[in-house]
Amino acid sequence: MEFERLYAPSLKDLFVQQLQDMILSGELSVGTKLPPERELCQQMHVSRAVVNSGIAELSRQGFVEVRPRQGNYVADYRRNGNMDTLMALMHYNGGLLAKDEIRSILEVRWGLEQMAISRAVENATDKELEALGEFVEALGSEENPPTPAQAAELAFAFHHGITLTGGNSILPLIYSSFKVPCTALWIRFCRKYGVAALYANVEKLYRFLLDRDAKGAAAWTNDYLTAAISGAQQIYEA
Amino acid sequence: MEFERLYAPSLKDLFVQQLQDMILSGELSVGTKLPPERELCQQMHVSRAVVNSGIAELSRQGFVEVRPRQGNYVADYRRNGNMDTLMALMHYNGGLLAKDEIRSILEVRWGLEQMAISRAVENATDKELEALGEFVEALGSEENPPTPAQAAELAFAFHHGITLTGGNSILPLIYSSFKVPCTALWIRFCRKYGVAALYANVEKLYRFLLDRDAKGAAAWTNDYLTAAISGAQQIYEA
DNA sequence: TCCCTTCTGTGGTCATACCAGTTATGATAC
DNA sequence: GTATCATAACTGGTATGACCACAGAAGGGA
Repeated sequence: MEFERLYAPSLKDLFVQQLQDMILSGELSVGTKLPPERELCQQMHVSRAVVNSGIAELSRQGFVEVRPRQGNYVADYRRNGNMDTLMALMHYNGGLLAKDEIRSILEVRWGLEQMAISRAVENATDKELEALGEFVEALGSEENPPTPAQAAELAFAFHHGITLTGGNSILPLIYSSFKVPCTALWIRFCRKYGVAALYANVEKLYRFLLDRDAKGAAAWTNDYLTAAISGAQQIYEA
Repeated sequence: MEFERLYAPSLKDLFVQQLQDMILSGELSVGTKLPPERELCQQMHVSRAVVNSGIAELSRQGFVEVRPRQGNYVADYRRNGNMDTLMALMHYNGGLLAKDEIRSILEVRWGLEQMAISRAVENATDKELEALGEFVEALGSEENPPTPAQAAELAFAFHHGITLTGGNSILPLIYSSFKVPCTALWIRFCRKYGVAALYANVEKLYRFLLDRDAKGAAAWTNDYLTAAISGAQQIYEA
């Protein structure tokens, strides 16, 4: 038996979600002026602090443009969005993503991963590789076989660890931003093909790293993610 | 005469900045437990809402780990940081970045740019390319020659526009996140080599796009960013 | 010695009140 | 009749204090 952690959504969360729904569903179109905060308070029966901080969050996520002392407007999140927008799109629909977005994420991962691995092969110390090995080991453990959620965490820790070893200080920060969508995909993958399949993939990549085989690692990552991109639909529909 | 826009920092901003300073300078080391919020209020003579929302922001930026009902701890932002951390690091020291970080950013841009251009060459419609051309034109305008700041904006709009045409919905979101550091670098570039140099670079890339020359564009981007990476130190010290 | 209850401290949240800048209005001078 | 300027209303920004729920420590009973 496995129970999911419960989150009690706050009024602010509910407010944000409601406006996200209305914007993403098209009920509020880009450029529309929202009612004054005080009016929203009355209609929704909450305090202005809730509305104000909620609007601030929507602004961070690129859904709303705040013009102080003039009003709040629905923004073009496709054009002016940022990583936070992506996170919000993720959580919308309960963590599911459209096929198109899965493909997009995998493509970006493809680019980042190629860079991370080539740098890691060059720069990683033996000690760092050893530390990465522990994640691989835990992932393949037969004594304490990880659940899909744990396996996804470990796989992410492994890949994230690779970015940490390359000597590029920005790469891990970007990769971290992808944690939610990546683990969500890996969990789906494990549910369909089993944790062992994920372990096999990770272990293979780890071998290339140990052998300092940049070409092999790049080629394999290329094949793997290319396959994943074309197979994303199946994983998504699983 | 050019005047900078004025920002009146709020108490929350000041609070966040003070803690960032203490963390980034090493005065507060990773793992340290912060005093309770109520205590911070008294010492700093502000309300708890200021402290609480400030801590929330620091938490988003990866500098502080909030454990509800237990306390706030200084987090390992190098390891667990995200894009917001990068933004915060940027603003720290007045928008300057360390040499190492400039190189890191350019490397990542190198990866993203390669992807964006190859996709744009394949998928961009003529109409979209035409819209991109307007940015190039404005950048090279002799009637209204742009200031370095305006030129950087235009260059960013151009590159961002490229990511919008490729059919990958995530790429523009990531690219947007890089707006601040990228424009900062371009401004420095313009101050040193002139706006015309930036225009020449952008115009050349635009030609490759119009010719649908993926290979040429990729090669040129590679050369250009490789040179920029090795030349970053000079730009930085300019 | 162990377990259960109670209390204290913590961050989470909220409603209210005040502040500053923008905009619309209307009076006034010409 | 028109232009100008002072004023008021409206909007988002911010600060304050209070209450809530939960974690963890302290204390009492078996």
